[in-house]
Amino acid sequence: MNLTFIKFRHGVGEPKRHVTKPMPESHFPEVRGLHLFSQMADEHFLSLMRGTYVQTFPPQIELIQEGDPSDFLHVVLSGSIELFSSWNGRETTMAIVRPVSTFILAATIKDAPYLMSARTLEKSRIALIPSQDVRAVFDEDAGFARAIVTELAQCYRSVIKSTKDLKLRSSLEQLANYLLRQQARFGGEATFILPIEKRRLASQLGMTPENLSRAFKGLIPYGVEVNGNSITITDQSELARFAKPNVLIDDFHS
Amino acid sequence: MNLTFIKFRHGVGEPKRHVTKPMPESHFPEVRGLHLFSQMADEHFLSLMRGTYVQTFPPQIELIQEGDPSDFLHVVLSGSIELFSSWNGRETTMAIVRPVSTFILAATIKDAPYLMSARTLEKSRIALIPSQDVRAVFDEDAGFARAIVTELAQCYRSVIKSTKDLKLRSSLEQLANYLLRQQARFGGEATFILPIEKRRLASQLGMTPENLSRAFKGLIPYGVEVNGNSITITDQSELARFAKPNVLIDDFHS
DNA sequence: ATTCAGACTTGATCTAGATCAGGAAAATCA
DNA sequence: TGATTTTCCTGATCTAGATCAAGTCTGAAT
Repeated sequence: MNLTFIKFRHGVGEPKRHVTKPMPESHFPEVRGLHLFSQMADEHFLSLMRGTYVQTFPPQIELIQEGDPSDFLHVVLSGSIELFSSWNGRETTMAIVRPVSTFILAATIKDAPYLMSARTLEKSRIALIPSQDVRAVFDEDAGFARAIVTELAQCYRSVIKSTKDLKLRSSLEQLANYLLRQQARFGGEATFILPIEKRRLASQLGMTPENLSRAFKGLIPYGVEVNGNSITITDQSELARFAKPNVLIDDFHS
Repeated sequence: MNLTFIKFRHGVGEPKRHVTKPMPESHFPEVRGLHLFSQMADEHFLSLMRGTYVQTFPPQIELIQEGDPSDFLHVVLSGSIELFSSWNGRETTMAIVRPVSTFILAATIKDAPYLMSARTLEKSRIALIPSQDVRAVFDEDAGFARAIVTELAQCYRSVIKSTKDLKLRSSLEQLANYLLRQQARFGGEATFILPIEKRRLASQLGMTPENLSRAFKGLIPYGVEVNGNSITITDQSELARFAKPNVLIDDFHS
């Protein structure tokens, strides 16, 4: 496993809270459309939104530090967020969160400290819903409760899948499957753009940037062409034959 | 990562279902005492129990195969269960489940296929609650809903912790922390018994049995004595100084 | 444009941990 | 009780991937 030492930290120094603005009604439909909020009663939704704030953050801002109390449920409205963890001077990327979805739901539910830190990767708009409101409405609204539990089960299954990926596959196999997943996500076109920097992808796959670079070269025989952050898969079936994708690991929707 | 090929399989061949017996009322208090069932209305509990079966299984029986539809929520009443996953001829231990707790809750909730297989490690008594009953009662009983979501959040956080363990620590560090956790679990005595076979521990920690053996030797300088499955920690503080245990990884209760 | 910092690559090494090959000890079974 | 199986240990290799040390390239700032 890659035990990279942290060589630099981004956007740190000032843990000063950005001034947040109450959520404007214009954003309501966007949040309401989230699976998590679509099945609840209007009055409960509005009561949740009353306490909710929305803020746009610049890139590389640390929104959450692991160990902090979980005061807010976060919803990514735009941009992208990296969840990461540190121990003993090492750091690893745990996941990348994209719109529109929540993060650190489990900590909110349990009223327990965050297990992961979060930073913006790009300019991102985040809705912050007070955790205690979430817990209160959970007890009142069965539709919301159902949605929460489904979302949480989904999150759980995603982590299990990535653990399987990590423990059962070599880094070359992990990368191959990652590329197939991304390709599917972008409509199955032969060419697509990597949605994150390679060094973060490396951390996510549990390897060093150097080795990711070599892994890309290792996939050339299977029809993978790399040009900066543009990937072309010239021989889908050949790559799939090598990668052996599996619904119980790679299907991130069930 | 350890990509062990499966050399043999236990208790397989016959996927014949063991005949299950309806749950006797004498077991009700035991299940009722579970955090998951303690807060629900009596009538809902009884209605759940009506459809519940209890069965004692011999060791090395495969209860669940990954990919199967999730028909039952399982509760371990006694014994112990190994959750494991396979891909491309490799196998890895994902977790060990001990009484009294549930497993594959997420699959039950989502009505999705199991992501992990399960086998008994020893003679084990299991309660099987029909998944659709669980989902039905969830919608009726707020106390049960609350308990489910808490349990699920707990499971999620446990997997996150073990992922951090896996990605951020060397195998020696993982083993050291594992030993400290076990010691705490058994009341903090200097000497305790490993609750599972070493080869399974190896798989859980993502390494080969050979390397686990060497890892134990590597911990001798930090005051770890091994005698079969009996472990003695002669210098707790020295071991802890090396292991650097962390509440955000090693505290399995929050 | 020029400079500069950070991202990425490439090659040369190093190392943690896997694999292979025995053998000892323990558990299971006849 | 001895025979057989399985776990566990130990040493000798091997290898995937980390680390180290230059590079090049890119994109933003002056």
